[in-house]
Amino acid sequence: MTLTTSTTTTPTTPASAPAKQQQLVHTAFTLFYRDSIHGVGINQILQESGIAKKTLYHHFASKDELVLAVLAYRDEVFFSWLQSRIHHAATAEALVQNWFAALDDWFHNRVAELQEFRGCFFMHSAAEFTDPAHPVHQHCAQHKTRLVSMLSKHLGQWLDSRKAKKLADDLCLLKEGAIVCAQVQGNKKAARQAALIASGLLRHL
Amino acid sequence: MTLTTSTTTTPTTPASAPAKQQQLVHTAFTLFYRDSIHGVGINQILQESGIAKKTLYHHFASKDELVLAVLAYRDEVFFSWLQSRIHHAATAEALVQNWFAALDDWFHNRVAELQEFRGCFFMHSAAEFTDPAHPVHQHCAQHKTRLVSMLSKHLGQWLDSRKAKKLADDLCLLKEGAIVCAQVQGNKKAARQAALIASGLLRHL
DNA sequence: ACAAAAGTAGACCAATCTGTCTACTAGAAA
DNA sequence: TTTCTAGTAGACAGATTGGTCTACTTTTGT
Repeated sequence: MTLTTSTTTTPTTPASAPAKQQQLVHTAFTLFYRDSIHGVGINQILQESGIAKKTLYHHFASKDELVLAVLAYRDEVFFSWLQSRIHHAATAEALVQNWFAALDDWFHNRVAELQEFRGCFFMHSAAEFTDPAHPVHQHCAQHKTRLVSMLSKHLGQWLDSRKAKKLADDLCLLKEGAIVCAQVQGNKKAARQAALIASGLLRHL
Repeated sequence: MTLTTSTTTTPTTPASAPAKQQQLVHTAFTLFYRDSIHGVGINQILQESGIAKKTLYHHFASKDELVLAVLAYRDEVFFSWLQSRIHHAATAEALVQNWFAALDDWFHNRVAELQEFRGCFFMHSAAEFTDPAHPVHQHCAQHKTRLVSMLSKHLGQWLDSRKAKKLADDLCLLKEGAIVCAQVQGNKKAARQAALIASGLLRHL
């Protein structure tokens, strides 16, 4: 861990300690999301955030470690947001509606904490690190797996687990498709298009 | 490498004036597809292809122009392949089956001309150049638009144009979703999963 | 009061980046 | 023959890369 409490009885370092660290991660995410990981240099992140190079290397051993921290940060933000958008649904139908309504909001930049829509950061990162064994790629795969199981668990309230898992897989496939269409072609209606396909799925459970 | 030039003395076959140019594009694509555009340097392409730097800059004014040529090359290869897989379908149902069977073959590396499956090159490139006005991004969007209209035209044989367009859009969304699932999570069954969703679409035209 | 942690600025390093340039060779066309 | 095109090898330039390092300041807990 980074926050090593000095010696024995010293209390944890104050809340301001990880402030710069967080700022670094936030700035790095913004730049990576816009110009890709390979396309952004350390110096650019430093300049944008106004933080000294020594400070960066004090918190992160290398650019790779910063990248991993950025992935963890985005994972947390995105997952929490999406979960909050579906967790109070009362039926499977409502959950599906909420799922795509959330995507629609994202595509139309109505979700401040996700920043301007530019597609899925994990998809992009996995494309930059194609080796499935690479930590970055694995983190991306894990993010998507985590979403499926979260969704599957929710759907399990109303469906048997086999059907819940299958529907969750399908909803995620539709989500990925909608994201790509929205990003590459600028087709902002993709979320509603995917929702229509999904409603067909629900009618034949 | 596949096309090993016989390096006896000096090949330079007469009619193969653009031979080196093609080789450059082919090598660049392989590297870009594996390590992303920003992640691959000119020198790496030169070394891998065994071609001199002067020759590259004789054919292409800059790396950007090489990138554009690579996109055009992949566009042609991918489009022709996909078209050849669906153009002889006798019904809309058969076309849809062929569409996803083709994707399934791709995911399982049964299509030599597409190289080892690593997701959609256009998706990845659009992620590296997020500005929609950038030539690279536009080329990527155009590729996808071209696929939709090709598909839509084929479906027009059996459906009225409104329905054909809508189904083509849906099939492309499902295709993108399947590609992402197959690439990021290594879920090679995604093509068949998407095919099942699509068959539901056909039942309710 | 004092020591440690966290921060700053920025020089510096080796490697790599895109792109230019000189000097030369081979083949084709006039 | 002469000229043009396509090609070779590789030195070179200027900027940028990720990363290290020294010297100094600020903040903070004991």
